[in-house]
Amino acid sequence: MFDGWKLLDIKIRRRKVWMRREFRQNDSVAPLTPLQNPFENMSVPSPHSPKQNHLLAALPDAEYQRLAPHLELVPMPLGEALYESGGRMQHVYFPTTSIVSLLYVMEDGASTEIAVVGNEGILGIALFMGGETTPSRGVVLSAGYGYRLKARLLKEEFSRAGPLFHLLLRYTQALITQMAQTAVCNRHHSVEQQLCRWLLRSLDRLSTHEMTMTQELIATMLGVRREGITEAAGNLQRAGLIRYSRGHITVLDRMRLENESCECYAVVKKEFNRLLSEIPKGDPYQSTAQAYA
Amino acid sequence: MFDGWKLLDIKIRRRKVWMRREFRQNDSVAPLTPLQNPFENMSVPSPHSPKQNHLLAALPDAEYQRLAPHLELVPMPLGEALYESGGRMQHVYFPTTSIVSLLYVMEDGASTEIAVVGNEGILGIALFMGGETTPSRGVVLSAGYGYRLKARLLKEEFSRAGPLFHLLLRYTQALITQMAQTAVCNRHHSVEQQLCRWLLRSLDRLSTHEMTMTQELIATMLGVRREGITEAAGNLQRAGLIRYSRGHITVLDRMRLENESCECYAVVKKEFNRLLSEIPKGDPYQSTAQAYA
DNA sequence: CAGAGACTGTACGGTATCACACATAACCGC
DNA sequence: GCGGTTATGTGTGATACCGTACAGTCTCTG
Repeated sequence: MFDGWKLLDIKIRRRKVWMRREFRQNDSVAPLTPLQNPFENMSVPSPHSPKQNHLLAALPDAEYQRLAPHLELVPMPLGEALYESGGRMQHVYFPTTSIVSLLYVMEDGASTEIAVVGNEGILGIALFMGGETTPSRGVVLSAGYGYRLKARLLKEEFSRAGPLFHLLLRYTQALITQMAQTAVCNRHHSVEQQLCRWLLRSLDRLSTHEMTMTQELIATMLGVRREGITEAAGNLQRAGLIRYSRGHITVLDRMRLENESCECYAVVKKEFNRLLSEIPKGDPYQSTAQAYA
Repeated sequence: MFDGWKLLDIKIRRRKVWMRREFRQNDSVAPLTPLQNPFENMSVPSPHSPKQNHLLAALPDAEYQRLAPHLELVPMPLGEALYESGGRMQHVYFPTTSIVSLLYVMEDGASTEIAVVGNEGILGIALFMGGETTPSRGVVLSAGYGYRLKARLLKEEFSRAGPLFHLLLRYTQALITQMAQTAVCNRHHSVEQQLCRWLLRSLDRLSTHEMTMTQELIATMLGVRREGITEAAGNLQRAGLIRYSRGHITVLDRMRLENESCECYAVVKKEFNRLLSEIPKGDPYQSTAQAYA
């Protein structure tokens, strides 16, 4: 009955194994990712900083200093469930190099990703919205790191109605937009268009043109069959937009990918920019001005 | 190009005419709606009260008295757009006897309803979330009344971080759940299941078993073809769950309708109850405890 | 290097929904 | 009652996606 859960769990176990191998590879070969290495890299002296998260980076010094001592760096391995549907959360998470997916899982096991959180956001909205829990599931989609903060401390800071308060509310509104657009996209657009949107959305949160995702994982996220992704990805590869092999996807031509994608990507991006434009350190969406031409 | 908009506008014009006729009918014949008559009825001395809205009713006396003088009763005719995508809002609305639909309209005119607001909620979340506008459109789906409040006054009261503040945040979270479930439902469930869900959701906000909706309107809301609704509604009618004719839909067997519906309805209902249970005056979802058996 | 596991490609029939066209039927205004 | 408008029913072919099955291929493990 709960095939989807089981499927996801299996997939996650698989992927965990796979990632360990990847890790070793990266030790011997020069890393392909030019800007940041999401894995611990001893040759670089502690590349981690809470300011890699755009929300934290946007805080004025006073607030940042107040929170900084309590921010705890945590690795986020692929497939880890940061919270379960209905579960009580102990922390909120500020991803830096990881990507987290908000999943809804149905009774029959079918699942759909309704939003994605990367270094532009925060995980655990329900804590400060007052509901404490949500019926969704937060799963790490791309391994990396993040900072976590005890629920009590976040609520304390939130109730000061200061900069963090306003930032979080605006971020929540941006998240609402993302979810609404997902709903529309699910109704009206083809699998191929959605794949483009999904790739772009992930790309924006990665500061690299490569990612490690199997077609099966993507299919679970989009709520479609794996074969559908195979076909769509095959088309994109034949057209020279992407290259992929066994869990590695490289985006070759981002601009054409944006053209192939449905408008949903641009709409959400625009809204994120509008709502969170006061964030100083690095616009989460930097390289695609032409999408609004 | 903008077929959908045009279509909707046409539909709205049609419906407005239609409603005028309905109005006259109701004057001569005894109204069929047992609990409330959504149209102005002179034989009942002013049946309107802000407390018909559950959010307002849930406010402690002090807050309610502070807001009450500024609440302005407004009629909400079918099809009226309370706000447009990207437009700046001057007021927030607390529906009492009306139902408002949050619509996303795509570039090509295709549209989808992402959430519904009735007497349990508020329209204009973006105002207190800090974004001021949203890319969605708020359209009156079922004529009736509501109270509106100047944007400035709402923000003032919100910034007091009192009961209204907490109520609004929780309501927002409930709305998020509704939207997320819509996204999932769009992906995984049949038109017939979604029609059931949609009918139930509307029913909960109407305090009657009758509503006035054409199949074409429903189709626009669900983002499917009108013929799809015709077929699904035909099935439900043959099975004896509903009866409909030319814009009138009567639910005959609510329990079976809930059985035919997908789980999405129950999930959202449960979450609304959980998040807004402190609301005293009448649970918006009262008659369906068996859904959780 | 053999085997197993993991990932991807392909194919085929089934089904739901779409797009379009048009017929029927209820209702209203006159 | 008549004619136009509005709402609904039906039919036909196209298409996208699903469900299932299975083959191929890459990669790690032993």
